[in-house]
Amino acid sequence: MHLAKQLHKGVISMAVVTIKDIAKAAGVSPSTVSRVVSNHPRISKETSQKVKRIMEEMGYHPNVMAKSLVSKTTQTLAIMLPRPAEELFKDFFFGELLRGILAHSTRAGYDMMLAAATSPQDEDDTISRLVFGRRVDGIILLSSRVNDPLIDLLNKHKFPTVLIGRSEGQPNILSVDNDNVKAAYDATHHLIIQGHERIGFVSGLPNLTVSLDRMEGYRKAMNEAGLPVRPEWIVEGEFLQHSGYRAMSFMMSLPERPSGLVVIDDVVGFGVLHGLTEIGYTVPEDISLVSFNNIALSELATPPISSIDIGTYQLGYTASQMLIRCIQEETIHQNRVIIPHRLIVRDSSVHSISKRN
Amino acid sequence: MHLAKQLHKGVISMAVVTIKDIAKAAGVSPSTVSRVVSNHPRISKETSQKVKRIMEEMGYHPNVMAKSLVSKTTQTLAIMLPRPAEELFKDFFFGELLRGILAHSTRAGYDMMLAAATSPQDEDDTISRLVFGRRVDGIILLSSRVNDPLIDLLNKHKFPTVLIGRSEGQPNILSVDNDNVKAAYDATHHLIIQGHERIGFVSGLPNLTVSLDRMEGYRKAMNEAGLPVRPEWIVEGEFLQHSGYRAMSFMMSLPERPSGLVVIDDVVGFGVLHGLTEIGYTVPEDISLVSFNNIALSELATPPISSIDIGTYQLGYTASQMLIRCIQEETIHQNRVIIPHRLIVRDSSVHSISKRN
DNA sequence: AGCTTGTGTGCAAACGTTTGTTCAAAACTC
DNA sequence: GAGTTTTGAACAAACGTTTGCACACAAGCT
Repeated sequence: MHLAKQLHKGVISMAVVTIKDIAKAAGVSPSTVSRVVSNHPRISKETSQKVKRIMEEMGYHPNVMAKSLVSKTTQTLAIMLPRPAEELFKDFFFGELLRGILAHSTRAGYDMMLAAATSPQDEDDTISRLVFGRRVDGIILLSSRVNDPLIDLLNKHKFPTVLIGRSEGQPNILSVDNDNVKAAYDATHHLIIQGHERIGFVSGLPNLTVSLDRMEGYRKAMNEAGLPVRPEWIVEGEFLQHSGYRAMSFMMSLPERPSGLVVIDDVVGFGVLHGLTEIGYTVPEDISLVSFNNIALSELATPPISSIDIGTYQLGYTASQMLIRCIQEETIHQNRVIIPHRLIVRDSSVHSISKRN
Repeated sequence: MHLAKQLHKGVISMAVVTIKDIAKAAGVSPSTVSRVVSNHPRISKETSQKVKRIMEEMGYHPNVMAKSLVSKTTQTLAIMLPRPAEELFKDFFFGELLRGILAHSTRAGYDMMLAAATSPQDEDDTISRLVFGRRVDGIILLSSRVNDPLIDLLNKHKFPTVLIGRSEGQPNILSVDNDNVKAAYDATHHLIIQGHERIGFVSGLPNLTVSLDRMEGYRKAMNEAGLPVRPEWIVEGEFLQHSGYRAMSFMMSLPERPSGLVVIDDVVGFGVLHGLTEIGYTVPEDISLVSFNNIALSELATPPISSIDIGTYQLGYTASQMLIRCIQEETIHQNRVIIPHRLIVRDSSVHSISKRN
């Protein structure tokens, strides 16, 4: 009996029972136990049942590390957060994305790591540890910076990677994204058909592809409508509420103010809206507003904010799907998947009575 | 030279260089290389430098799994999400908490796993895999359910665990929390000194300790002030906006309506506020509002919502600190750490002009 | 010069699995 | 009933590390 040994060790730490202990107790070899665990076809019914019973009795749990070491697979993915991650955490968008990612990865039997880096050096170290240290089987990249060295690196090593967003340099990398150009076009166009001619754009940081794409869509809509785009009507900032506030202050101080604003993110939109109200403007009568992401609170703003729903959950879910397919070497039909968006019109952009769609 | 071998393998998959390859190339034993990596004192300057140079040249990255297998430590923690995790992801609270946890754990050199379970069975499997499968060194529990079997289990096995919240059954487990009784007392008291006598409480699910604690604080403040607590003034729900909306609808339909509401969470508060406005009530004139968590958007509501700031980031940061101390077997001064809260008074609960503190 | 202490390195066992190979016995062939 | 196939299980090597022990050599004591 091994109970003595176990009990003794149990006093100090957890009694750890291995495949060998089970083998000895069952009177079989370790390999047989291993094959029982993995449901190998050439194990007899009786042996299997006996071993399983003993595993149950002794409380056996396979050691994941040992298994990974030989199988060279960890059943684990990592989400690499952009740097800095501050903004992300402060946005509903992230939670919803995470929800989508986890929903699928959990279902598929993968564990998820969350990797945050503070400095570029730190980022390299983290990647080295996770990827080259064989700790994860695949990576979801959340950073859609314009020239992200990480993307190049992972791509070069052919490491399973899915980018949420778009890469300038590596168009062939697996990615899931919205058609942000079209989305911004739609948002802008919506304001245009409401009769606005002076429309501003509150953007995010200029080194993010999402900022560039949405800017492009905004410009395109304006150009097509023959409306002027004033440089001072475009303000960059972060994905934070006070960026919105600041942008709003600036634009409202201009001699020629926009009467409509396209805002890169709902949280920023909240900042804009709050600022406008504070100064005494009325939305949508004085200034109309459309923003992106359609976070849950957008419809609870006063007035409710019109927003482009980008299918955030879907974005995450699909990213996980693509990554796991890639890892399991299933055929992937498209390198780049576009999640459809749709404009949710609310009071912040419509004067009339017929606003609820 | 090993280059041939490496290049050959490199065509198919990544060239993987181990400690043995380095050893051979440097003309030393694997143990020496290992000791160089871990900065063992008894390694000569020259050997160390030579080995390090070769590691650099050949692109060596230690295999984390192999290391974990022998060292019995993974430098990884897990956050166990409550089940279901839906609500959590939809609340700003979570992002901020995560931010705090990651800030510390990253600094301390630990990786973080995010574990979500869908069913109780699934939850057990996940715990088995992570804890007994030796995949993580410690766990942060986010579920503060009243009788959580998970807490018992982890506690019984003396597995390093920190609970964010409070456990009824296991008062001695490591935990970090707010004084939610006092917090709710403060929120309620604030409404009382504003002159309110009919005060309602919009609660969360009744199987969460946080709901119970805040309820208790609310009751205590009412009792002390000699004010009646009507059963119909207490409504339970989830941490979701529409729970707030529903609770509001119900209370406003009562013959004797409360004039002040204490709301368990800001997101729920948003729902309440939106509903009230929709029906035509004015906040704070008709109904005053105080809620909890002080998420970033609270101050951007119309009117801005008074909220109890519970130090969410601090909560996460401290949890990580305690857990890592526990793992590293440092002395822990207190099993239970209370993060101070403070009431942020905003327009939703103050009639007068002197509202900005 | 002999003895002790200190320094730098290698050997080999261990960590807990998986899996290719081997082999005996049982179950089929005709 | 001899030959062939199938079945069930054991052996042992491998995965990439760490680490206690041994040992050679250098340096420091009388």
